[in-house]
Amino acid sequence: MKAPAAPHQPAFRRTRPDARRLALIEACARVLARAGAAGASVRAIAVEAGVSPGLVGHYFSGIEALVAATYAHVEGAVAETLDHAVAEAGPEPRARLDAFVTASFAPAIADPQLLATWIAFWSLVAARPAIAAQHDEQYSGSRARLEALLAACGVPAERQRRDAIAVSALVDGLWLELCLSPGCFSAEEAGDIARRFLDTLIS
Amino acid sequence: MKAPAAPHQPAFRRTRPDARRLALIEACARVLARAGAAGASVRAIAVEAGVSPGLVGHYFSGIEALVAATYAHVEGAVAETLDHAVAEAGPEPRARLDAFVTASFAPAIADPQLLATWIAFWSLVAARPAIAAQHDEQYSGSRARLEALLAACGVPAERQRRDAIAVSALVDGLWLELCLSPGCFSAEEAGDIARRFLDTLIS
DNA sequence: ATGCTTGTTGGACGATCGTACAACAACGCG
DNA sequence: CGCGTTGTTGTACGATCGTCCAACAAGCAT
Repeated sequence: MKAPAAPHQPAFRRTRPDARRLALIEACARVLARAGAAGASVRAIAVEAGVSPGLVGHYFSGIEALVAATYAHVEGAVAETLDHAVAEAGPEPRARLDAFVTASFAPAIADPQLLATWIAFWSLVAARPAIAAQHDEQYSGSRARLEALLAACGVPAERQRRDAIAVSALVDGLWLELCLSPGCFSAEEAGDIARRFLDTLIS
Repeated sequence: MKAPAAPHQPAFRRTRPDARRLALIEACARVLARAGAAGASVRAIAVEAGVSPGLVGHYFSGIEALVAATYAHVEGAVAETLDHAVAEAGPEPRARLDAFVTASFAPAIADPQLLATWIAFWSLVAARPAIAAQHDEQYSGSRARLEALLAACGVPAERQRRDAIAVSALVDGLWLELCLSPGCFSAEEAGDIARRFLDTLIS
């Protein structure tokens, strides 16, 4: 008794290359969040994405390139979230700056699972010059946005660079500690600390 | 023709357990500095320490326990270096605080190779509750030292906790970025930023 | 000197890793 | 409808991983 003339359900579907690439990146981010850098293997990511292990090598030269692409994607999503928070804050420059730091500690950003992507990426910076260059590029982009927010608040040009480095470092340090031990201090405290620091820069 | 009665050079030497344990920890730190978290395997560490691979399992329950012990040891050495710098600064409270942040960016501390130990440890925090607890303990110890330095500068008691969190975050953020991309800004700039922040806290 | 304790060795073991590759099939095009 | 392109599969491969353990030997006690 053969199966009736089923419409030959395809064993897999072809996808537009950029969509498949994005699916692999998102699967990588989920695996990193769940299992950490040590658990982010080609096979685990392929299972998460629902594809065969061999497909990873078809889109990325190796697991490191996939991690780098995942970092770039997640960092872009974070930047977009922050930009959105800034835009919602209205036109007042100081309110926009406050919105930036406040959003930096919101649950969606200060997320221990998100930190796993950063750690996996950082672990490659020292050994891979190309990844170090990518980090420099993304860091300078993030700092440039911060400089613009500071400039709008009247920070003189000759201090913008240094103040942006300072704010970035303070926010990143608070963010890191908030991810590593969420019970030590609250997101509200972190926001208060950062906003008070902005007071001293702008005053 | 047998070999002459050589004094039977021992194939290995027994060592006091704590000394051997320390040797393994220091070997782990060197491997982490050279090869990163991904290259810190039991075998690589054993070769670095000049012992057999099996000995690692004899002193540590696993590679994660060795990494945790290595972090504790390196963190202790860093704290000792900073304490030494503070002690050399003399009795003046503000000078001691300045010495603390300045030493935090000295080449021996803001070292990309040192960051590898931190990253390897951080990558375990999310998944291992015991390691998260160790991180909380070492962080609160570091913050307590900072609170004492701030208190000596006249920071009122009700602000000591928050200001210590702030200084710690700023210094850590600068330190992290200094390690990740040493060419972006200098240790002197980082020290200037941190000391200027202290001005606003103490004033 | 002799025996005992135990630090130490070195390899075996199964699991898992990243990568490569030949075969297959889904889909666009003629 | 048939053909060619190529996204996709599944597996094989060698390397390396962490762990385990029986045997060995260094050093201490007697």
